[in-house]
Amino acid sequence: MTDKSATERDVVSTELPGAKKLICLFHALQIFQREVTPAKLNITTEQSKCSLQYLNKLAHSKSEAYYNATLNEMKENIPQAVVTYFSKNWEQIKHEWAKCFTKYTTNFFNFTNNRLESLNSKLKSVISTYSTFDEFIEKLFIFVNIKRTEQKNEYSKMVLKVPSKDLSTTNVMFYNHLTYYAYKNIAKDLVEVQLSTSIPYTFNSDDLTTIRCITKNEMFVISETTCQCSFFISMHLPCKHILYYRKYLGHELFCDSLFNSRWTR
DNA sequence: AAGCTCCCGGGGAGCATCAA
DNA sequence: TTGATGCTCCCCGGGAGCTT
Repeated sequence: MTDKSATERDVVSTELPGAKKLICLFHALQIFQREVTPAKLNITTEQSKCSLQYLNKLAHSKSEAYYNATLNEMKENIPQAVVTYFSKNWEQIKHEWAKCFTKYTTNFFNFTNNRLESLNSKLKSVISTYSTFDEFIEKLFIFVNIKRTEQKNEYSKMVLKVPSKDLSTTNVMFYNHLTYYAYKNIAKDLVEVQLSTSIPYTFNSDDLTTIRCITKNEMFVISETTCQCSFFISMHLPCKHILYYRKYLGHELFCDSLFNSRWTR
């Protein structure tokens, strides 16, 4: 994930040809604010505001259908200059910035590179702009050591924390195997699946490889350890579908191979 | 070579909020 | 009331790539 810098993106394409490129959502919205202005596109303030609202909606689209509907509506209601700018610079790469597309990538729920930006801003607060190379190296390593100490502290707190006595044996297995952050992401679904007396999904009766939600019109290809839904693709943590599927098959909910190694202790 | 476009980082102005 | 702080808006200079 990068800013919309052509140089940065070219480097990624050249050096990591198989990698899927993403554009930071925060920076995409920032560029819209900078470029879709009365001064730059010769439009009125009202037209600029209206265009920005549509672009914001596109960026946060939850589904492709919503994206397409918003796009059609937008093209009818905003000035031609904005349509031209958008078509030229953004429409062709919609899979890299609109949320309805980027949520189907392993981004660990990161839609912006603000974590990196935050690190950068902390670095800048420690290392002044016109430092000599020696000063830069000295302060950089002080900074790195402090960050490492902070991380060790966080990890210690996590390991020492004792799980609540209310947790089921299954929950405790997940809790002890995963980082606290990862556990929190699946805890709600885990409890729901264990307490549920029925299964809100139907399965393909031939090979049991597809799961269809009864209440929503959603269908995913599924296995005991993988799913096609955006949560699983994004996080590589067991989703509600996998948990219900394992329950349906009569398997233990917990299994070592359910998690990406980044989430394990 | 010059000009244009797109984007970036940086910084100033103006305004709102909040604590002393 | 005042000064500090944070936010938004806007502008500037510059890099990179493309066109004229």
